[in-house]
Amino acid sequence: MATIYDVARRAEVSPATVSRVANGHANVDPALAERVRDAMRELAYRPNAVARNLRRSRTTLWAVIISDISNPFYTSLVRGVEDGAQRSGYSVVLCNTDEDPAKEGQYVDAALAEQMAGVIISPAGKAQHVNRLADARVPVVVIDRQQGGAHVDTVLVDNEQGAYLATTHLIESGYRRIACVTGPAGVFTATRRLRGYRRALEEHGRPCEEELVRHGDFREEGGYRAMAALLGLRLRPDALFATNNLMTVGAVECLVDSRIPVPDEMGVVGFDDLPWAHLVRPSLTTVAQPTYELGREAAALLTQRIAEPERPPMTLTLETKLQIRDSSLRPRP
Amino acid sequence: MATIYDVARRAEVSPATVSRVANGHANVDPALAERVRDAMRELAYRPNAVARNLRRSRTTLWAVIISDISNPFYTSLVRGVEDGAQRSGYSVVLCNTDEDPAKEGQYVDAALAEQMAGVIISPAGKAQHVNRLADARVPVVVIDRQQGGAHVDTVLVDNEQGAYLATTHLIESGYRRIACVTGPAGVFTATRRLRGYRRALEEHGRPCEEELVRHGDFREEGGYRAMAALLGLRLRPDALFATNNLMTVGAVECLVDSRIPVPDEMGVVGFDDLPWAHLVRPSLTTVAQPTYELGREAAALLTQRIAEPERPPMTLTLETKLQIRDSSLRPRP
DNA sequence: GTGAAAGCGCTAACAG
DNA sequence: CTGTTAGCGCTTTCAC
Repeated sequence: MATIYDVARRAEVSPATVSRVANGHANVDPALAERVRDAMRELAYRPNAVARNLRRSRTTLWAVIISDISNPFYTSLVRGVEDGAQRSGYSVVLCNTDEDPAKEGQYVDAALAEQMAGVIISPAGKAQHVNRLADARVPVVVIDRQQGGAHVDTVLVDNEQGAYLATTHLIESGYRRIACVTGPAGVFTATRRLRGYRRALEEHGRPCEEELVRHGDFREEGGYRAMAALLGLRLRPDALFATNNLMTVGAVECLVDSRIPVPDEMGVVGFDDLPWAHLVRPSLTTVAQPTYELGREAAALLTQRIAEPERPPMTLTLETKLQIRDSSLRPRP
Repeated sequence: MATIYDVARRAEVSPATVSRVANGHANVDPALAERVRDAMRELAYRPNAVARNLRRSRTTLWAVIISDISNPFYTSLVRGVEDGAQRSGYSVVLCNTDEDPAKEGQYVDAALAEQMAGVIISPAGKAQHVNRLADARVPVVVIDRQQGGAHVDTVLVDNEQGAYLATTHLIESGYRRIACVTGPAGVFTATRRLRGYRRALEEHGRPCEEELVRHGDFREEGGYRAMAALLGLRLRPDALFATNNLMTVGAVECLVDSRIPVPDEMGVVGFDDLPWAHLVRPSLTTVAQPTYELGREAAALLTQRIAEPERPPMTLTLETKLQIRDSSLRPRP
């Protein structure tokens, strides 16, 4: 690879001038600039970004730390981040943690070592990892899950409100015993969505029955198992609110296997849309999250934070939207 | 951030010794090593990877250049790449080209500038971009689409064979007029899958009717439009082979909108599985590709190529698997 | 407007 | 086994 010195020699100028031309800085005599550009072309010169990064002590990479890119929620979110990053001249390094705090820690270390320009993280572990970044003054945006004890920019959806709408919709459709499968205890989104479910029941004068509340793992299997357990109850539920997309899929699979007709004998609403929720028969009612926008907003926030490190942190809460389809429409007798 | 000199001073050794301890190179007196480790801990020292990369003139980043991470085919593939990368100590930079050769070119430039350790690319453009990488001696693995004129490691699936199996299955299910919606003319996978379709028809004594062959854009909309056009024919087809996942979705949507029962009046087989193909009613018959393995194999190949740059390039072809579900099961009269 | 020169933080010869 | 030293390739003062 040709270096800046090779170009300088060929154009008969100093490396400093080449640098100025390459970066469009300062004024350079047009004739010289032309010579430099010729030399660059002839040598197929590409500035070495690693050297530049070292010298400037900053990079153009963001780390995006999420649990699993295979989950369509994150797929779309990451796409939003990447588009936003590209607009601001950054690239995105993808980090899947599989909800493993140790892996998360490694990626945080890597982000620190690589002098990443910023980090967007949906935290799996405690606030300590986010704090490590913040302490090192690395710009951070927390996404999807709020982190107590960390004072950083955050982008969320209104989980409680979404769950409230979903549950209310089931009540108003005439379902009587509405179950909820939420995520692991202690996970922010699981807690908030459960809270929305409870609030909806209470406000409609239906005390929440604890045997109808289950904790799953936010994966297909957890949804399947929870649904199976609910079907084993003496007093079966007649509707389910599942608090994420994969558990909704698992629950529906269980219902198909058990030959329980949806929505007639079991109404179903999921949190978070599925890419082909409308193709599934019956099509699935879901609380749609603005996943792409979540990513875009996080990217915008990170760009701002980088430009203005001292700005006080803010939290952005985006609205969800209840997407009513067939799985929650109880036929009136 | 503490530098290696800060640690050296605190541990009263030379920076070289700190470097040796940090990298586990050479033998260092245990007592010294202990002092160094203490100092590193006390100063919360993290080696600056940018400086290291410059000095070693190599990095631990791979660029993964694909058209769109939102397409579940790439989602899973990227996940495979990332897992493979992590095992070998690399991280993955995600690059979405949206099939735009210009964007692809920019990402290739970036990969060059950032001195990426390697590139995995599903090429949208001509071979020139791949050749730029190869010329700069950057290890490259081409994935999913073979590139004529580029002499590089390649990981493919047997597209023709998959299409052949899909079409044969439709023929054997009793469908008579089998249409094909393939991708853009000139795209490798589109061409190969079309060829498999044609071969299956010919081998079963059914000359391929050209009006039943359509070119789409590999997106939902293209599938919808192609299906709509096929439905407008005087002699309608009674089955469809769609050559990618999104076009299959689009075609099914069109069939739903047109109230054409599947599989009774229209058999459907798609190429490339959908995450919830089994939940769609009727469940979709598809040619499943080993997407995750594709990514894993590409990662393995890239790791080998990095270790052994002079090894002659090889092409790996993975098998597809026909996943027979309900959408292609014609009820016998 | 241009060039000389000093590093960014680290590693790897090379001496000792 | 340890320290000294010379860069990796670039940018950015600081003189001129």
